[in-house]
Amino acid sequence: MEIQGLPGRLLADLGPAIASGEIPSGTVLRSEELETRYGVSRTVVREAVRILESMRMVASKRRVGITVQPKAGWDVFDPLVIRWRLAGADRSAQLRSLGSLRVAVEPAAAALAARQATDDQRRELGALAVELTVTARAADLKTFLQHDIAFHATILKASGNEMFAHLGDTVGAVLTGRTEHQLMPHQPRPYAVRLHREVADAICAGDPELAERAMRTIVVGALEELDATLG
Amino acid sequence: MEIQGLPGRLLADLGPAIASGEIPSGTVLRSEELETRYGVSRTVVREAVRILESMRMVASKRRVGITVQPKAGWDVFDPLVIRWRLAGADRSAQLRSLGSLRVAVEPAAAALAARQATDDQRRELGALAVELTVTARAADLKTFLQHDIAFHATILKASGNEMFAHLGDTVGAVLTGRTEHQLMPHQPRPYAVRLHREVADAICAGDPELAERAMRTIVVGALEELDATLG
DNA sequence: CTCTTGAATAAGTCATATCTTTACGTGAAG
DNA sequence: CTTCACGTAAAGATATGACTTATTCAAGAG
Repeated sequence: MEIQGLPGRLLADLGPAIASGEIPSGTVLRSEELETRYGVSRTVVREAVRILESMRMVASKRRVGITVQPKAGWDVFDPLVIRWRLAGADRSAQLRSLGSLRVAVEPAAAALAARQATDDQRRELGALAVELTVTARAADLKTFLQHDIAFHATILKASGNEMFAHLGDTVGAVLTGRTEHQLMPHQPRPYAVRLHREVADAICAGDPELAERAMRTIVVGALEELDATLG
Repeated sequence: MEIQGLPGRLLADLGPAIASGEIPSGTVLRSEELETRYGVSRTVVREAVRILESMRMVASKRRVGITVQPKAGWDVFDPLVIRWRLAGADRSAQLRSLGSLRVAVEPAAAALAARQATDDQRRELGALAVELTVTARAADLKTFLQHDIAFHATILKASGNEMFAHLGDTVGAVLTGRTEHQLMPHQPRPYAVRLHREVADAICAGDPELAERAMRTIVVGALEELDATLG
């Protein structure tokens, strides 16, 4: 999953620093500076910078240096960028953006899933809904989170749309972040759990409208709760 | 916009070849082979490969080589990947995915825009809607396309969500591709044009529900037309 | 047949040299 | 004093050879 080797270590340091605004837009770095700072060779610095450049987080120009670009230009869909932003000072803005994205995408995915999920996927969703109910009652937040992530990821995958499917990890990161940062009640709300059941049932029964409506209620609720918590 | 220099040339060759399946998943390339094939140095090959690796299109392992990864793992939201897929054999699958994504995102964006677009953005949308009406009547497809792209991009930007905003270019690429490949009627359908007007009016008037509904009609129509054309 | 070991291999890293582009200062012309 | 052309130096871009490290694969020991 991670980029490896020495360039990976550079990235793991520079990426979050830029994403969090610690290194502000407009800052100019020089390759040589990075070489000495991290004690690595040109090769390594260049490869790391190239990757940041491909994410549009920096721009490298001759006779100028490596300039940190304004956030507006970043590849905000890049999984690494999302993770870095979630980890740092920009977390709440990122959570809001992702919240809206979920509101847009997940209901559509649920509707598609109700139409064309495989039998295995429907079974899986049913089982996950049961697990959610049980672990919610037991207030087992950790297991609940894992099944919640699997639930949403399965629906996104079952939508048959590769782009939706790829948002599974991102949604997982959102849910994880929400639990880790105490943005969740100590015990999942029974109403939310019931909605998950409803989505699963609708998808199993092949009812797109119902699946979409129930899923929309879930993600709108999550977004509202987020807005309430973050002010 | 483009990645430049020699690594850029390598990417411009390898990326589309992989994206189109011309170099199938599982193929193993070796750095040295690429060096000689393209007549460039290790440095250049490594940087290009690193970027492909960061898109998860290839994986580089010692003693093995550079392995082309299965499509399921690619960063399908990366603008380069999208462009490469649109350019090659995978075009229709990519158009379908993007079509569903538009159906999910654009209505939501329109609703948000109706709530929080700036006055300038509302004015801009009004002006663009007028331009669309005029150029559609004149069957000036080229100008129509430009304004259509601007129209959708403006709404996505006006939504206030950075992730939505970034889909502007992608939607532009879809619209361009559709026009270039004769997936459009010779003269834009009056009904579709009227819907654009309606969206603009709703956003100007601050009516989220209406804006969302009209926009949904537009993108659902576009998706249905696409499905009809592609079979 | 299994496990260990070692050699071959290909990527990863480093150090250095050279090339290329371009911002910026200098000075001449107007 | 202003403007413009030009030279220069700074910093990235590319090339290359030497060396390191991880991994596969196969040969040989048990």
